Amino acid sequence: MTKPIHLSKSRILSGLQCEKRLWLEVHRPELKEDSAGTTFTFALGNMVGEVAQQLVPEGKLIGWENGLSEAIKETKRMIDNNPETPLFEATFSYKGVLIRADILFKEDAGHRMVEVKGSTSVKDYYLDDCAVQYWVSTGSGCQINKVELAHIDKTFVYPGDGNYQGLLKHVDITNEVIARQEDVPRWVSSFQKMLSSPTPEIEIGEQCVTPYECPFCNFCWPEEPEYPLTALPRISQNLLKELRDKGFQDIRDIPPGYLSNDNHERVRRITVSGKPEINPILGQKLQDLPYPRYYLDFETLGAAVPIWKGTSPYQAHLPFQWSCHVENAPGNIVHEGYLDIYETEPMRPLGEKLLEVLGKSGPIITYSAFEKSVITKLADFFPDLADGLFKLKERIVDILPMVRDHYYHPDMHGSWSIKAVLPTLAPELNYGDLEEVHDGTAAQAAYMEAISPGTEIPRKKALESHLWEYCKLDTLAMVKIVHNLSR
DNA sequence: CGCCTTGGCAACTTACTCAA
DNA sequence: TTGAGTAAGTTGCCAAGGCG
Repeated sequence: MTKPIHLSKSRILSGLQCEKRLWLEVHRPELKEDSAGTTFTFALGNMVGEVAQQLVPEGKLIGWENGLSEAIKETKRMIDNNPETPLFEATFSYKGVLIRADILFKEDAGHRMVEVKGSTSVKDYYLDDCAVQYWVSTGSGCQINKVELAHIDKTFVYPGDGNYQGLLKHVDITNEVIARQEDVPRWVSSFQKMLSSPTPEIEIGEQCVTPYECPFCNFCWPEEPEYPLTALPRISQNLLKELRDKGFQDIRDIPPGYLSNDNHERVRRITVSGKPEINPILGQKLQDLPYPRYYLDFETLGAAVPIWKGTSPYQAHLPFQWSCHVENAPGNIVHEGYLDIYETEPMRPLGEKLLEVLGKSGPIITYSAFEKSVITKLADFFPDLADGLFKLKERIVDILPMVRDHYYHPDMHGSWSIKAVLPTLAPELNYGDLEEVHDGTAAQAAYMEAISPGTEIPRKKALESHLWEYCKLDTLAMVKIVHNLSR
C-alpha cells in the first residue's frame, strides 16, 4: 500500500496544464524556478485578496500557522459553532485533495463560495479551479448552494478614503461548476495514478507557457544554441519551421543570402562576423541633437487595486517617479528627479516639477514611446497643466527606433531593449550592482512597500534611496548610449 | 466572350516588441 | 495588465493575361 499523495487544488490545476509539471512539483520540487511573469502579476495584484477581506469586516481568517490539518479542524469548528461568520481561506480536504476557499458565506441552508481573482474577466480555466473547490468542499460535507467568481471591475473609480466598494464584480458560475463535477474525480484519480509512476513523457509545447508559465521550463526545454533561430527579430512561425526543417539550429548555420528579410540577414551577418555594426547616420543624428538635452524616464504604477483618488484598476502609466539627466553642454550633466513617498497623491506635484525642470526647449530623449503616453495620461488628469505637457510631448526624441535601425551587436540576441543594448555599449553600468530594485517591476513593488503605513521608517528610507538609484541609472544609461553611439 | 489564374494594392487583423 | 508602435499575415478587389 503506497502512501496517498496529498494534492492541493493548485497542484491539480498545474496537472491540468501538464502532467509532467505536476509530477515534477511533487517529486522534484527543487528544480522549480521563479518565472518573471508571475512576479510581475504578483506586484500588481497582491492587494486584491486583502481588499476582498476588508469588504467583509465581520469575516474571520482561517490561518495555517499551526498547520493545514489544524486549519481544517478550525474551519469545521467555525461552521458548527459560528455559522453566521463569513470565513476567509476556509480549508477542506477530500480524497487526498486540499483546497482553501477565498470566502465562504453562510446562505440559506448552505453556503455561497466566492473565489477572488485579480484579473478583469472570467477565464475558462478559473472554472476548473472552482470545480475542484466545489468538489472538495461538498465532498467533505459542506453544502454549497452557489459559487461566485469575484473579479476586478475595470470601470471602478476609486473615490478615496479606503473605500473599495464596487472594486469586485461577482459573477455566478454555479452552473458551469456543476457541469464539471463529473470530470473532477477523473482528474484526481488519473493524477494519483500518474504520480506513482515514472516521469510522464510530455513534449514541450503551448502548455509550457499558457495559461501560466511553467516553473520547470529550464528542466524540460532542450539547451538552446548560443544564437537560437528565435533570436531573429519577429521571425514568423512559418520561417522558423522552414529553417528547422533545413536542419539549421543556430543563426550561424544559415547560409549568406538565404534570408529574404533584410533585418534577419543583418542579424545573421553580424552574428557570424562577431563584430557590431553602426551605421554612421546614427552618430550624425545623435550629434545633431541640440543642447540642453533632457534624458527622461518615468516609473509608473498600474495596480489592480487603485491607490490614488480618481484612478481605476490596472489604469496604466500612472507615474510616481521620474528621473532626468540634464546635459546643458557636452559632458556638463546634472541630475534631477521627483519621488515623494510621503505624498499621498503624488501625480500633481510630480507633473509640476516636471514642467519646471524640463523648461521650454531642448530635446527630451527617451527610450521607447512609453514616456509620451505617461505625459498624455498626466494631461488627462490635470487639464490646467495640459498645455505645458503637450509642449513637452512635441520635444520628445525617441532613440529606440534610431538605435534599432542603425545599430546591432551580436550580444543583443535579436533584442533592442535598453537592457540588451546597454551592456554592449557601457558594460561598466551594471544593473546587477543595484540592491533590490533592478527593474521596473521591482520599482513598483518597492514603491508600494515604501508608501505602506505598516513599513518602518528606516526601511522606508532604504527603499526610497534604492528607488532613486535605480531610476537615476536608467537615465544615465541613456546618456551613455547616446554618447557612445555619437561617433 | 467567358472562365480562370496571377499579381498588385489597400484595408484590416494578428502577433510581437518595447516600456512600466 | 496596459498601450503604443510596427511588422507580418489575411482578405477582398481589380486589372491584366492566358486560354478555349
